[in-house]
Amino acid sequence: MATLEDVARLSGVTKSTVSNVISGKAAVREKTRSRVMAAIDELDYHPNLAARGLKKGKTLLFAVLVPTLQNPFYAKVMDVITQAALDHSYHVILCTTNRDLRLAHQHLQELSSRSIDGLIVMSIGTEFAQMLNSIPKDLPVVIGDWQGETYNVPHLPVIDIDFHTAGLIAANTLLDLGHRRIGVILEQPAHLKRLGGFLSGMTQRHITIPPGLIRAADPTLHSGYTQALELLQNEQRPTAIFATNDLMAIGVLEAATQLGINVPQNLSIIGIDDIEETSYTRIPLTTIALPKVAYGMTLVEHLLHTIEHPERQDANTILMRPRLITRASTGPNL
Amino acid sequence: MATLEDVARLSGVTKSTVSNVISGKAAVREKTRSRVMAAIDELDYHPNLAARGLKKGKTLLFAVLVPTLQNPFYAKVMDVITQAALDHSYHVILCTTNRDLRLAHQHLQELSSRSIDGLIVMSIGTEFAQMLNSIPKDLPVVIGDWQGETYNVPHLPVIDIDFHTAGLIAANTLLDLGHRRIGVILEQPAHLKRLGGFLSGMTQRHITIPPGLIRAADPTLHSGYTQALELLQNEQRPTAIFATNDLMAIGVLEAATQLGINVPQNLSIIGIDDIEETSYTRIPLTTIALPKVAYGMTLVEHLLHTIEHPERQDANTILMRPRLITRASTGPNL
DNA sequence: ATGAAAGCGCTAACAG
DNA sequence: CTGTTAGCGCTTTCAT
Repeated sequence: MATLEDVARLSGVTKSTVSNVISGKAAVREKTRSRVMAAIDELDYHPNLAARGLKKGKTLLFAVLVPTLQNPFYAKVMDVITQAALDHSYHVILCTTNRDLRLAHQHLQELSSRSIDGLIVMSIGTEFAQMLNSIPKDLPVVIGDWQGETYNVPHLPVIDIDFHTAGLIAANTLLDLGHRRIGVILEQPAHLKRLGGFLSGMTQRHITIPPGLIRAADPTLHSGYTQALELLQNEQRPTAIFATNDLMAIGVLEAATQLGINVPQNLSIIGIDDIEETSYTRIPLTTIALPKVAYGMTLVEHLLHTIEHPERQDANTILMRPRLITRASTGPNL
Repeated sequence: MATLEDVARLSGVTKSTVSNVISGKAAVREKTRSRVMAAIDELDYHPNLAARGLKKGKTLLFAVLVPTLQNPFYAKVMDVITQAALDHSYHVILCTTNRDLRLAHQHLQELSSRSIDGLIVMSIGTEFAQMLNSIPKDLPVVIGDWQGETYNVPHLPVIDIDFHTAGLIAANTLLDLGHRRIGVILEQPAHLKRLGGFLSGMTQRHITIPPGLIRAADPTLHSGYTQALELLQNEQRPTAIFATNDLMAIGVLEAATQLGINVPQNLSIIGIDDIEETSYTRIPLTTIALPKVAYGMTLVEHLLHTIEHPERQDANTILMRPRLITRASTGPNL
């Protein structure tokens, strides 16, 4: 690899001048400028960011801690984050924790030797709070979708998705369609905020959901299917089912198909997330879309902002609002 | 952040001695050693890898170019790669290309300023071959699942998954069960190798598949569903369907359910990939598992090996073998 | 066994 | 406008 020195020698100036040409900070005579540019071209010179980083204390590199990419939500968000980073000439170091505190620590440990400009930590809760203390206080950090009950635990900015509102929207959508007997398929404990929003929507309209209609499930298609079968074979079966994520909602649709129940005539189904598959099922699913793109972009923008203005590191919470997408799986309660 | 200098001062020695303690390369008297260690502890010193990298020319950092994380295959492989990297004290820079040549170029461009130790490029074909030329020849590179027809294009090591064999296994499995009239749902052009293997299996047993039974699809559940509906409403419908990935196979299952066709009694279904969902469908799907974990690990190990022994950079191809997983969706042709 | 000094590639005053 | 100088944090001869 060619260095600044090489370019300087070839164009008959010093490193400083070449540096000036590149940064554009100081004025350079047009003639020398073009000579330098020619040399840069000829040598195919690329500045060494590690060296620059050493000098300036900025590496144009940040890290992202994420539980797993196997959840389509995180996969999509990571795609967005790397893209947004590239747009700002940043690169991202990917660290998957598998929700394992030890792995997370190990990553943080190794990262502490790495001069990164910032860190995004996605989807952790109170049990990780202690870990956050081991992060140097001068490293810009933003938390993505904090899983704790309250937001006052870390004194760090949090970009969250308003899962409570997502649940509320689900409730209102079904209530507005005239449904009163509504089943819920819930991932425990990850989706308790969604359930909270849903139940508060119900309470506002003075509807109570019998406990038997709320069923715990794993966040898989199959688990949604199994739980839905049980709900639907109940003597007093619900006229609508709210699944706290789309994968389970697809399972519900399968169960309905299996039992010969028409959707949406005899059963409305609503999910949360808006994963790609929901538009591709036989009956496209109504769902509450999580703003994955906006979320990823905001994470990056917020982080870069903090990196550039470390003086006013705010520790507020930004709630990204989800949005109803009406498709074919919901209809009026006949 | 504390520096070597700080540690040296606190322990009353020079930087060189501290460096020796850390690297363990030169002998250090036990007494000074422990004094240095104490200082390291007290100051919570972490070596600055950027500085070390500048000096030694090794950053313990490599980059991975991958089309998208939204395909569960890549998501899984990336999880494996980051994990394997961490085990060797490496970190990985994630670059998603979205199969866009321009984006790929942009990433490579930015990466050329980054002193990375190596590069993994996943899932590219001949159209990207030119791009590979713009990679500095002294940068260790390994290609993951090369999409080109032949392997002689890049003079770089290739770790590939033996998709041809995967297709062959599908063919043999169905033939052994007595199926003769077999439909194929194929992603074009990504899965042509799989089709090739399948057809060669058929040819070996002197079975010909009428062109009408091979249907092009997108790699989505819905597309599999649609194409399967058409195949199954044919007057002479197939007794088995081979879908070139699991998502489409799930769609086939849905179509069968919809038409009241029993699986596997009246229709066998086989897919490729072994994504998580295939074990969770109503009828768990028989599939040909791609060795994602072994694949990811091999990529990393091969890369690190090349980094450590740049002198004998081999340019061979390693084919990772897929493996049949028999579940409930296949049965004898009655 | 430890220290002194040079240098990896770059930027940032400061001089001229 | 351009050159000189110093130094970011580390490793590595080479002396001592």
